[in-house]
Amino acid sequence: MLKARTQEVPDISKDRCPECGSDSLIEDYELGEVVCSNCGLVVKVNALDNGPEWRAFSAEERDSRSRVGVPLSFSIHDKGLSTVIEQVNKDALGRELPLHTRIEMLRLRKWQIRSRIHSSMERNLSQAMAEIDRLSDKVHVPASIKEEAALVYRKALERGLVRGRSITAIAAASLYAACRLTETPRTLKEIAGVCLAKEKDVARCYRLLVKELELKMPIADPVRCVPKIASRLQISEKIQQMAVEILHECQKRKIASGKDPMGLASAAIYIALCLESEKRTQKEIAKVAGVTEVTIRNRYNGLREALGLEV
DNA sequence: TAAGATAAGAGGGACAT
DNA sequence: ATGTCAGTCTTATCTTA
Repeated sequence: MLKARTQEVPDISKDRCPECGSDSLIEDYELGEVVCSNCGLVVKVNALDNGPEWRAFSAEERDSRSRVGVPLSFSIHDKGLSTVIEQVNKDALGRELPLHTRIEMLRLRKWQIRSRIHSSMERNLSQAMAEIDRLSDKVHVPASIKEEAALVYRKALERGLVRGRSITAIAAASLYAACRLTETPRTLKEIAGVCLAKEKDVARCYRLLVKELELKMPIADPVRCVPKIASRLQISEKIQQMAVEILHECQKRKIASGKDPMGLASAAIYIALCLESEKRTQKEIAKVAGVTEVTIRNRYNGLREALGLEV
């Protein structure tokens, strides 16, 4: 009946990245992950829950009756062909039904309608959860964030925000929201890039979620983007540290607001590289950071001016 | 070839009507 | 609700060193 989807647990016994084979695995200080510094793959997550998917979303539902619903068989056994209990108070021969039977029928009818609503929500959810699963896998986020995304999606569904919008787009938006909530550096572009919905739509849905669910997002911190870019370019710890300092300085001077954190981080890294005479092109950085060279240049000039650097 | 400059266009937030 | 405005980012093209 319940076929538990088992999560793929990468083999890390050899302490090598299963994706690129690199042995440069590093522990992420805050997220409790082991990340490959070469390709950025999250190799290991200290998650409590590696069990079947349907368990992963139970926390929020602990005290809700709806969690006792049967996930799949419920929506499969009846493909819209089920008997409908009509509101006719006569039996098959046209005789009046006794009162207690009528009340009984009313009750059954009520529950039939309820179960139908329930099952359509379940159908929607199981599709969405599968999508969130898939996306999480593609962008390498830990199970804890996947759960967070599932939670956001559930809220959205309960608030009727999914109606009229694509499940994929809302699922992707939920995942992005979960990343933002947990300050996990994943760009909207990355997430939209692995789903079928257009980036624009995902962005729209994301804003909708933030607004309607009153999510309180921590402000995106460019500092968190530094290791991400740096690891893709194999940039030394020292340069990263310099870039972080540059960013702290620019945050102090309030020139960071409203700017794309990836752009800021890229520019800071570029400046740090220049200061150390380690030549990397703007193009290279732009490519791995997912921004354009022009943006890097603009931030670069802004930072240079604000910090009074002559590079 | 890398970097800088410039222009046009998209999309969204703030604010007024 | 709709329109306008300033600001950001992107794409594209040309110039400079």
